Amino acid sequence: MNAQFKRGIIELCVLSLLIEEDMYGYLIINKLSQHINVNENTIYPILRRLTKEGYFETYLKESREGPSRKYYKMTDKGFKHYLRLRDEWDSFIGGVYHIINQGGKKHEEILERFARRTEETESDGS
Amino acid sequence: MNAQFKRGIIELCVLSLLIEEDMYGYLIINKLSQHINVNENTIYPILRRLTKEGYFETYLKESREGPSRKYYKMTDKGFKHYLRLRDEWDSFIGGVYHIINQGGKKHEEILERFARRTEETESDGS
DNA sequence: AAATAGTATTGTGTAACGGAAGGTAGTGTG
DNA sequence: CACACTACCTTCCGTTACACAATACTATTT
Repeated sequence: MNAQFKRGIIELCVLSLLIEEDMYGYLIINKLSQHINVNENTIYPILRRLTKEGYFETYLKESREGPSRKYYKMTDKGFKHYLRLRDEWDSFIGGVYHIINQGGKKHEEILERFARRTEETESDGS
Repeated sequence: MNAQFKRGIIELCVLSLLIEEDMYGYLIINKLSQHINVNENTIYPILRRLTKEGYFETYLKESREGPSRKYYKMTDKGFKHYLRLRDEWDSFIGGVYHIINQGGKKHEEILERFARRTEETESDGS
């Protein structure tokens, strides 16, 4: 998996989860892992950074299944940050879709195009 | 604009364009710029890197409007690379969509959810 | 001759993902 | 009791790729 893809997007994913409800790191990691491949060493630093920037507040809560959990709670500032980031993401992704699907073409058509070009090149003997 | 979003994706965009036809750097930059915000200093290094990795071949061609253009032509190896990257991208993005749209919920519902939570917190006086 | 547009390159700073390692707090088992 | 195991959190460091900045060359226009 291309690690580069994840840059910046994981932050948006974390923010998305915390809109719904307060969560602790370990749970966030598990939730994300159901859909994308994430690493704890990626998530914890993001949580700390976003907390430091005032997007989350934290509190400890005991658990019956292990050590105390550090819960993250989204602040209003965090919510605004989410809205901004989400906006940027949607518009960026819109642009990307346009490019990689060449304005609505089906993926198969695009693939065919390469095959056809290759044939042309081979038959013109250059 | 969050520069991090672009990581890795610009490479996919460049590859996508070159499936269709050979292009020179300056044109690629212009094409991409119609949809996303890109910087020449980002594109040229990508082109050089992908060439070095055998995904593109290059040739010079004179132009009437300025200096000679360096055209990039996708190789079979480059095409395979595209297919692989595109696959990874599609599956990664699928996961991301699931997370940020919380399994199909409309964006508005998600936003409402935060508003409701905020009210609850305010009225329970903690 | 100077300005402008077209075209390409290189150097450096910076942010964030991931591998590796380490650490604490509980639970369970023999 | 000792040990293993899971739940949970942290720090360090390498690597990768985007962006700012600066440079440079060619051709056209003024």
